[in-house]
Amino acid sequence: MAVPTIKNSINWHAKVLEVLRNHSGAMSAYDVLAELRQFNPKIAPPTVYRALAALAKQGRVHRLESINAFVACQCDQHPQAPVLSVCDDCGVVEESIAPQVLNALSDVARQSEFALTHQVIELHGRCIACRDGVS
Amino acid sequence: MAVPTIKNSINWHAKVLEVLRNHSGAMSAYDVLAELRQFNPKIAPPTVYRALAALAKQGRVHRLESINAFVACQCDQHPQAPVLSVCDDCGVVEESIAPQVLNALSDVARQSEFALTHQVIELHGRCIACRDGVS
DNA sequence: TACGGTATGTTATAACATAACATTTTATCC
DNA sequence: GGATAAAATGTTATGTTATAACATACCGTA
Repeated sequence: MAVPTIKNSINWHAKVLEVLRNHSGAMSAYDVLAELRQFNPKIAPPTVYRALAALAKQGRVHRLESINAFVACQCDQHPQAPVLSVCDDCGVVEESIAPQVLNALSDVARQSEFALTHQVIELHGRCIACRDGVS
Repeated sequence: MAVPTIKNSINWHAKVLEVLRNHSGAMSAYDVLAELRQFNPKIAPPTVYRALAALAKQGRVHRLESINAFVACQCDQHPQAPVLSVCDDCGVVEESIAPQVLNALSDVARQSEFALTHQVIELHGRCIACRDGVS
């Protein structure tokens, strides 16, 4: 036919990333799901988890293991694992690149002859805004 | 009365710690629950979670945030947060005291004026035994 | 023994995540 | 184009982790 076929399926990966980017803090997978249901009420958890897994693999979102949540990557690309600082008051997450931390962790792994594949580094506390009482 | 009253309730905190200590690797709360049901089939999740929370508060068990599991502390007491290395093959967990890692993380927090209260540092990979093919 | 604080038991459900299979889309080869 | 294989997505159902809410039992003390 002359007219090209239209792709019906929605690009959920892009939508998920957009939703995460529109939030300053971390969101649970079900928070994301609730937002996506504004576009398609029938969307189900596996779609969201698949999109999150793919985005995490690409380094475009980070998973916060300690709070079962996700956040959009704030940098462009990470050559290395980020340190994620979570404000337990407002939920804001800040990423830091910290080669010294990673070097020190590599040393720890080397000393116990542990073959390191992945590292989880999460800090909890209060961000400067919350600490200063800016509600 | 002359004879002291006997306490009927079971000391689940001690039992939970015993169960965890009898395992080389990490256990989920429901793994622990299954073992405790050998002593009392009617025990329910909140009992286990309460015991785990109390033990974690005392520093006698550690929670592995990245795999939703728990492990008995292998040291006596931790003055500082441990680095927990999890073998993704066999599940063994090793604790390390690493002041350099903690110092580096403190620096990261200081630079972003983040008031640090707690840190999660977990390494994933393969332990030496699994790496050497010792099944 | 009456009271209050703490721990434990119990029921129910919330919150997080994935297995298994059906369907659709896309790419590739002839 | 038509056959077909691979990949992505949709769908149903369920598995796994965790806690809210309230009831009951234990323990010290006045």
